[in-house]
Amino acid sequence: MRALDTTLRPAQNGSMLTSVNKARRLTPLDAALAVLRRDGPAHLTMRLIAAEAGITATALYRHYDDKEALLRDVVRAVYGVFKAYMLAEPEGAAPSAWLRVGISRYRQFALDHPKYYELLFVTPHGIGIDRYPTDFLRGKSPTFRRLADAVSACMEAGTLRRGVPADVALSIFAHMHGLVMLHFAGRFGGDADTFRTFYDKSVEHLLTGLR
Amino acid sequence: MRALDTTLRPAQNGSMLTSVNKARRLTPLDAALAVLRRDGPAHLTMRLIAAEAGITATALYRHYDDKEALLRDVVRAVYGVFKAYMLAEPEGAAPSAWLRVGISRYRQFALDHPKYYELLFVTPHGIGIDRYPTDFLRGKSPTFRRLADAVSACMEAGTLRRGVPADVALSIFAHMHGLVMLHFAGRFGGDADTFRTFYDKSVEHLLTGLR
DNA sequence: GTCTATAGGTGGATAGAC
DNA sequence: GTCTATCCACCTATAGAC
Repeated sequence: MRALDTTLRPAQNGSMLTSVNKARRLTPLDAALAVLRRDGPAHLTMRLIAAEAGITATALYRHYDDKEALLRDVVRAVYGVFKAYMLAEPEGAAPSAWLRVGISRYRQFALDHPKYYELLFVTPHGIGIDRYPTDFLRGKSPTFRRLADAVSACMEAGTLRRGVPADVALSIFAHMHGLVMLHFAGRFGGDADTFRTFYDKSVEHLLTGLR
Repeated sequence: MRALDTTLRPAQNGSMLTSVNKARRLTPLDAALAVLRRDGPAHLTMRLIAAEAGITATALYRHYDDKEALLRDVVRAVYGVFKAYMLAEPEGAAPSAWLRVGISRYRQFALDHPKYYELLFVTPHGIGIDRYPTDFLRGKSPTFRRLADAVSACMEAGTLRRGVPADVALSIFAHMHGLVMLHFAGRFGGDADTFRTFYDKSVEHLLTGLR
């Protein structure tokens, strides 16, 4: 089926968003992503998605067996965006610097795509088959592994005290997630700059304790 | 150290649970709390609450103008339980030890009352008038103030580096919250002991960085 | 593939009898 | 205060025409 978010990627097998200005209809997946970005996970209904795609809700069932199938695709696409943030190679940075790159990219993903973040890490979308965020938390996802690898590299380089990389990565993840939740709750007045500053300082405190 | 909700508190203005065995009906508030504990915030519906109270949904409207009014009472009661955890005086501990007491009590509240925690800190119950958790996060609630005071005392005592107490308290709160979310997401296999151990160790790392 | 019509579920709320 | 009956809104999903 259709993988990664079509909005951030070069054209591939007929995505409607990359075609010319003909005001063509969005695919159900692209429509769902648009609804998600605008209204959040709670409003991800067949009716709204269909309206966004310019068709009726029933027509969606020609493309997907049921809502869960569509949601599975949505989660897959959103996770693809998250991966693009977390797995991109840092430009020539030393391995031990990857950790900080990962930490700030995590923050940036939350700022750039708050509703995507909500879907992945807040909303309990009981999608059985999808592996996010469960496997991310269990340390089996490539994104979490990358974070743990960065922690490991820091331990090798001596910039982090030796310990269990996965545990330390989990500690860092909990801290980042908690900070993002605070931001979403409006603690920083919804101001991205204030959040950014506090986030960086707060994480720095944790890293100091891990040194 | 189990503390109070209306089910454990001494009788007050007619709570039904504290009366004798007559199998009397629960008040709407007690019924709502029971539903919340058993089914979680998402299932807090007028119908379910009414059923729990042994009446029909329409009868609830003799007690409350609408659902929001009832929810307001529920949030108030739940916050009361949270306060009982966070504000209880530690038994003769030095002021600088209050911080650790507060930190472990926060963890204990999450473990003892997961659905209450969800209602207070996860669910976006758009209750306009209630002051939780918004004001808690803004540093205007007595519970947050207690945490910030403990941080302040630690700075005085030299066990924490000097800084803005509210900011440091917020940092600690973010970390605690992130860890609780991890636990709720099943990261520790739902095992309370594993969670407790990881929580304490993780917070300790942060505190080390704040020293 | 898309439509209209419709079924069946779950919510929150009101009217009027008792 | 509590009931029955009912309305309205919104949701997922199906049947059958085009």
